[in-house]
Order: sequence, then structure tokens, then C-alpha cells
Amino acid sequence: MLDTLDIDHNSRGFASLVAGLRARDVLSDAERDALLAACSEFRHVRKGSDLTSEGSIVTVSTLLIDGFACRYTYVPDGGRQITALHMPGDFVDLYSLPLKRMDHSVGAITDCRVAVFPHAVLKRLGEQHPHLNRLLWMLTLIDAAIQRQWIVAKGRLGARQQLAHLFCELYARARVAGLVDARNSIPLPLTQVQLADALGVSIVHANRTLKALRAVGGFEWDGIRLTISDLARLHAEAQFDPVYLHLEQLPR
Amino acid sequence: MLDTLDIDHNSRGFASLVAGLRARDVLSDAERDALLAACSEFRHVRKGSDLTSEGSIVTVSTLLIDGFACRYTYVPDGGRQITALHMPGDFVDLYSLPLKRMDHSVGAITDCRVAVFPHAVLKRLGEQHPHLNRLLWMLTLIDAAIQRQWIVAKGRLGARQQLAHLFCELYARARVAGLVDARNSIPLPLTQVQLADALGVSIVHANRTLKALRAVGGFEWDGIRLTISDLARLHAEAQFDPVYLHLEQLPR
DNA sequence: CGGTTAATTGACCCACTTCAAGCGCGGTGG
DNA sequence: CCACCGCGCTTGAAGTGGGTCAATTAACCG
Repeated sequence: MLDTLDIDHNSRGFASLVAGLRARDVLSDAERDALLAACSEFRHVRKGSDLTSEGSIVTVSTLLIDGFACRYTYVPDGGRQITALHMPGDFVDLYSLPLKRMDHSVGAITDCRVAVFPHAVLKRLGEQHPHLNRLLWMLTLIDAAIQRQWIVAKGRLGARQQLAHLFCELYARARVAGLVDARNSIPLPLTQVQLADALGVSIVHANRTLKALRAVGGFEWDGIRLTISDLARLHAEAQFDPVYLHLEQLPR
Repeated sequence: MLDTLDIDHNSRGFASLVAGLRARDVLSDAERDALLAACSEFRHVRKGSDLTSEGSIVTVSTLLIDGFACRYTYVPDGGRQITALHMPGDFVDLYSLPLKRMDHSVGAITDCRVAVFPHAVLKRLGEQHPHLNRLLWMLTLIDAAIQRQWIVAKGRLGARQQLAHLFCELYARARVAGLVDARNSIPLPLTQVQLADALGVSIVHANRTLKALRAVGGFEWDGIRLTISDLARLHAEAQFDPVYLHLEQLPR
């Protein structure tokens, strides 16, 4: 399942991570170098297998370099709920640094290349660079803020609006990560089953919701890439307000 | 709205906070004293007013000493979604330390007594006590883990099970905080409107869901206190698994 | 060209919503 | 002291969003 690869500090995921931090605070080149140096190795994870598994005590955190991943939890009576979608530049399990034990799994939606950061190194890094430590903390809290929005969307929005909100969120995050291409499209390699698990609806209803949102328009999605043609329309449909992504430079 | 009070380090909320930390890792007396010394003042917040408000940049974090509070977000079309319930011993807005700007509000459900911790002091504290800093980080991530469970419950459970899950969660948290009394009851001073906002259902349905769960049995709730008579039954109903609360002593 | 996985659609059912009304209780003013 | 009011709780009836079961089509793969 896991192949070890050479470390390449010019990889897409590293650039996205740094871009994400610099969208929120000043990050010196020295801090950036110190952070990237904490990576011990690259690995490949095959589509369908787990980056980290529920119940285990982990000793490393994982930065997604290439590919798509998701956090998910199975509930005993059969269903699966996806609680987060991850794109390159996301630290998919940074919260395991203070938490240690995984209370859910992270799975690879596509073949993934990931960068591994040992907790021991990150811990030392945080003690030597308090500001960098606060930035890592911040990343985990932005993650939490996104989850809060998922609660709000699931609780108070219809499925069509909820789907529009998800698209708006992914587009906003992809833009920060520098993943938007010239045709205004972002990677979104999901099946409708996975989409249904993320929205918390049945597969049948996910399909119908998608059909309904396509009727609203403003985007195209082929299961691989999401292309935005009318962002304002999607924002209006979703009542999307990006403050929760904390996209402003503040001294943290 | 806000009255300044004398600081009392023997208050219920402080004891609950320390108990919560010691349930998850070793906390030396020196660390405990350093943490409590970071509190600059006590305040009163009246029922119905906000501890902190969405959109503002805050410079202090707030520990709930007495009373009940909730995080909530309004969605433009009228509804309100509660995303967390807070009891004494909870740091209701600790995540504002790295985040600065509030992306939602925290409201007082009852009259509350709170302890104020200036960010400047917490920041210095974290730099001088890296272990304490990781413990605070951990607290914010346990908060996030609870939110993840809310997503799972809302997405994959029916309303009756979701309510049972909420009761299980609150009871488990109250036990850690030392808030369970001799009759096995915990404070839960909510109206059914607030319960509905937390579950993400209509008021009418919250009422019917409560009726249905009462038929299952195992608890009593009068809108002020929740008394548990058959925890196993509630756990079974909710398919409750407390791992996500991270109630094990591990070196963080 | 068969086998498998993903997308799509129809039919029917149930969970939950909305609208509406009634009840119980504490608080207030006459 | 009582009449009234407002809030929270409760219930009924009818509508709808989303679930389940089931079948068909489309795309991919060996």
C-alpha cells in the first residue's frame, strides 16, 4: 500500500500549504524552511485505502501533496458519513498531534502522494518557533470552523443549498491553495456515492439534488473537475459567506 | 450587561477545567497554577446576551464558571443553528486565540459567571509552557471532535437517536467535569426551542422527538436538569461510543 | 462481449415541516 | 384578588423533502 518516495520541496502540496498560511499571516522564509524541513518522507497511498485509521495512536501527521482524501466515520447501522474533504495542501490529520488517538479514519479518494511529518519533529518545531506553532494550531481550527459550517448547512439548509455551499467552500479553498486553473475549474474527483456520504443524504437523493442544482446553473461538474461559470449565482443559492475560512492576514 | 467580580480560584468552573485536563494527561500543580493565574477577571453575563459576537476581533478567551452557554449561527433566511452547548469548565472561545476573528457568536443560555483570559497572557503562557500549550490546543480539538460527531449524528441518525446521542454526550462531559450529583443528574437548562436549534429540527418536531425518546426511557428531563436512570439504554439508542471525547491519559 | 461499477429514473413511504389551535403557568397591572 | 398577557409546551392535520426499493442505462475493463 505504501511506497516511500523522494522528498521534493517544490511539490504542489507544499506550495499550497505555504500559500494557505500566507493568506492568513506573515510567514517568514526561515519559518517556511523550518516547517518543510520537518517532513521526513513522501509516500504513496492507493485509492480506497486509508491514510490513517480510526482507533490507532498515530505518531506522524500527513500533508496531502497530490490527490483527494476524506475524513469519514461509519455508524454501526451501516451508513458512512464523510466529515471533511481534503485537497492538496491540507494537513489531513494535524489534529492528531495533540490528540494522539484517531477517533475516525482518513481515506484516499484517489491515488495520493503525501508528505509525512513525525510528531516528535513537529513538537520540537513548535517549541522552537512559537509563532509557527500558533499557525499550525490555526490550521486545525480553520478545519473545525469548516465543520461548524457543515453542521449549519445540514441543519438549516435544504439539500440543494447544502450542495451549493459545499461547491462554494471547495472553490474558495482551492483558490487559496492555487488550484484553480485557467478555465476556472478545480479538481473534484468524487463519485455520487461519496458526494451523498458527504451531504448526509441517500445516493438517490444526491443524484436528484445534483440534477436540481444543475438546473439552477452556474457550474459544471463531470465527477472529476468542477468548473465555475457563475460564482455569484452559487453564492446566492448557498447563502455563502466566506468569513469562516479566515482569509485575512492577521498577526496570530 | 457585564459586571466585574472578584477572582475565586476555588470556583466550580476552574475545578472542572482542571479535572478535564487531568482526565487526558498529567497536569502538574505548577502548570495548573500558571494556567489559573492567566485569568485576569471574573464577569457576569446576563441570560440572553452574548459572551462574544460574530464578526468581532477578540483579545480575550472565556472560561465558563457557572451557567450554560451555546455557540450559534444565524442563517439569513431566518433559522438559527446551535453548534455547541457549553457547561462550567468549558473554554467557550479558546479557538479565538489563534483565529482572532469570531465567525459566529456565543450566547448565554442562563445567567453566567465567566473567567476572562487575555490572549496576550495566554500567548506568553504557551511559549513558556509548551506542554500547557499543547493541552490548550487539545481542548480546542476535542471541541472539534464533538462537532464532527454532531455532523455524523445529524447526517446518519434519526432525530430520536440524535437526541439520545446529545444526552449521552452531555452526561459524559458533565461526569468528567464533576457536575453529576448524587441522584445522577446534570444541569441542562434548555427550552425546547433551544433544543430544536441544537438538533437542527423544527420546534414541533423537537417536542415530538422528546416525547418519543421519553417512551424509550432511561432518563428524565424537566428543562432544568437531566437525570439518567438507565445510561445503557440511552447508549444503545444513540449507538454512543465515547472515544471521540478522548477520555484517556496520554502524554500530549 | 460479458461483468462490474456509476449514474439515472420511477413509485411509494415515512420523517419532518408548516400552519394552526389550545393549554398551563408565572408575572403584571388594575 | 383577579383578569389578562406572554411564553413555553403540546397536539392535530396536511404538505413536502428525502428515504427505500427496484429497474434501466451508461461507461469502463478485461
